[in-house]
Amino acid sequence: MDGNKVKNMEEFAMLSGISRPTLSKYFHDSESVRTSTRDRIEKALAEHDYRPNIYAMNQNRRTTNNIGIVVPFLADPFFAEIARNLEQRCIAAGYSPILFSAHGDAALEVEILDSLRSQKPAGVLLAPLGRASDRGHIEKFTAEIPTVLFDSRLPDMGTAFVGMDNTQSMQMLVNYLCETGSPPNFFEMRVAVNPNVNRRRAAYVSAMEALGHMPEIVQVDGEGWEFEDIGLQGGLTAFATGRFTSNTVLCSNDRLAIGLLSAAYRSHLTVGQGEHHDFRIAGHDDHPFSRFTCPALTTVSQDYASMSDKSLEILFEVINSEHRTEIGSDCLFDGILISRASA
Amino acid sequence: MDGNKVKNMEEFAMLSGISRPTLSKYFHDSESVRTSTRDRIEKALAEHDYRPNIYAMNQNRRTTNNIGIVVPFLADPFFAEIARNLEQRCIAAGYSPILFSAHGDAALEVEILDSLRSQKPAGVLLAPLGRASDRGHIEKFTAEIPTVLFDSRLPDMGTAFVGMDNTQSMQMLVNYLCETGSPPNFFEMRVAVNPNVNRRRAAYVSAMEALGHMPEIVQVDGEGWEFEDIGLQGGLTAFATGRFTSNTVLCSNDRLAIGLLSAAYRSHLTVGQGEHHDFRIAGHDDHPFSRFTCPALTTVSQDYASMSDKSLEILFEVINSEHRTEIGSDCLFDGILISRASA
DNA sequence: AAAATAAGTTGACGCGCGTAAAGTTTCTCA
DNA sequence: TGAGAAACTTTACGCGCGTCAACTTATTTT
Repeated sequence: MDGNKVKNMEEFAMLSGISRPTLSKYFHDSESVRTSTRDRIEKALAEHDYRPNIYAMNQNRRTTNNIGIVVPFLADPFFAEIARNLEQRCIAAGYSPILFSAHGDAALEVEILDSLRSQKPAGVLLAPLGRASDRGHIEKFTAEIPTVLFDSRLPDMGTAFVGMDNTQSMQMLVNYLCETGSPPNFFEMRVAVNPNVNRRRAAYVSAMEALGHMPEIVQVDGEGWEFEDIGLQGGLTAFATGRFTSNTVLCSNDRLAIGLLSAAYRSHLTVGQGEHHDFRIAGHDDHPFSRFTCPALTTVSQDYASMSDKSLEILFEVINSEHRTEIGSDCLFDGILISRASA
Repeated sequence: MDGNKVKNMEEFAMLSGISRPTLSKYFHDSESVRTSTRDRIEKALAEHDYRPNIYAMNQNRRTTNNIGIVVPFLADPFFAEIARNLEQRCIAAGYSPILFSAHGDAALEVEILDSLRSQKPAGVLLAPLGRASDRGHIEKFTAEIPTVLFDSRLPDMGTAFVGMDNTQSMQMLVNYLCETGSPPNFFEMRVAVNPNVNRRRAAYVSAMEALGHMPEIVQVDGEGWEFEDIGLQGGLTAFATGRFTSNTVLCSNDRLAIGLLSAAYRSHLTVGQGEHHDFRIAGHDDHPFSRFTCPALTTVSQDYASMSDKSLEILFEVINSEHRTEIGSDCLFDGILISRASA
């Protein structure tokens, strides 16, 4: 690698002794040229500092090899972890991931999709904000660009979706909690951020009823994505005013549960299994921090790896299918019960 | 906005009655055209669906209006939070942020910088991996592209840096802990991931010595970025084998402290201030989750907002200065003591 | 070894936009 | 009001690469 930078493909063609169209083919798909040719190119590449101009490359292509990844809130470690999985798999598959976070802001989500569209990505993995999302805008986007929704399913959106089976997971949690102690109350935010929340509540209710127990839902106020804080504040007043009718509380998600654990601690209530504890608390999602709470949080885990794999598998399928309509296939994963000390 | 999409600027020039060069000027800087012209353009923009082809736009420009943001590990909420701050400020300043995470992998960090270079960004905000980073590569990169390092300072790198004053913050913590109870042990990972770690240890030692106390450092094994787990595992054995010579432990960062809190809980040791608790534990960074641990974690906060502002301010300065050499200005922020229940 | 096929070369054109030069219109201010 | 300045239009070229057509060379097949 001599320091002199090669200006363009023309010049690199001279230096390498390979014609420009062949180089163009190589850079688009290195497997598409003969082995001997590939070796010659890669030898020249090692000797000279040349990288194709990505802007010129993409200008005339109808689609690039970029894959957009859009999450609603990246400061949530849950999404950070999913994004990490997806990114690494995209790279492994030869694509360039571009990561976006809507930061909980619907207007920003729209802007992201707009700017994404003009980047002509091969495909997009989109975890929508949910309730706040501009439904029409997203629908228009998905009609234009191969998209797989994940985590949060938007109703009546005819696109592929990968997520977890909230009904199954909540039922499993309820059953577990009922078997090992008192039937749980359900703890959630009053305003549902996304459809998952509604599905989880419904699953809680029906699972309780199936066991002959009375469902009991405790809703707390709070807007936005600061779930831990909402869980903490709501939990403090709930404990103080005795709103829980059971010593077992099932939270809509782990972040609320983390807040609620904190509220319990501050209310001098102990959490854990067995007679000598005041409450049992369980969550949902296997948030990366749930292992480290005090006590460690009982929850349901999503298999990040499998879900990422499946999302990309479906996306590639959509990308490669000419008739890119009506791939409204849903793929739901079962959760796995993670039994820890808190319940 | 009629549905028909406008193919290119030429066509939009026809439709809007504005010449293409003027449109070009407008899209590069909307302030650079007369108000009356701007109004006409924006009226046409509202009526027709046109967005310039970003690839064609950037192909001939020496630099784009993209700003790269590179963090070492995005699944760490600390970096997620910083990235969020930086992103929003970039957008507000009219730039397009592009976010990358090295996922703790030095090879990936190099790849990111390479691909970033070919994207011709106006500037880059880089929080390097630290110890693992390919120093030479980063230095070459910063020589070529306006870069501001943040969070982790690489030694002998002549680029602007924004971070916190670890010496000040550790000294403050040590003083606080000594005033309110026993002098602390220092809890850290054996292998230092970045220079901050070394600086914090040194600051601990000198602060202790200044107060006439014997520094006592407890190091735990573990590689990678799973700090909580390392803190937990190391903490369990440290408690079991009685390695702490004081009932007060100052952790190198909050994530280790979160692990150590968990270890204490599992070891049936209570954490908090006062006689009736077994240990006091403090951290460093004001990690987004520190407010919610049980007990809430005493720590030092970094002012995310101010640091983000300053980083971008310096970056813009570097971008706009012709002689882009020797802006080796360091900007260190004082930490603020966040006194919570754990110490 | 000849024929068929795959891969590479040469030459040329186009993409959508940046940008420069020269001429024209509009604005600003004495 | 009448200059001079500022903004705009017209025309034209170039950027770096994708891609097509026609031809040549290397490899595989029978």
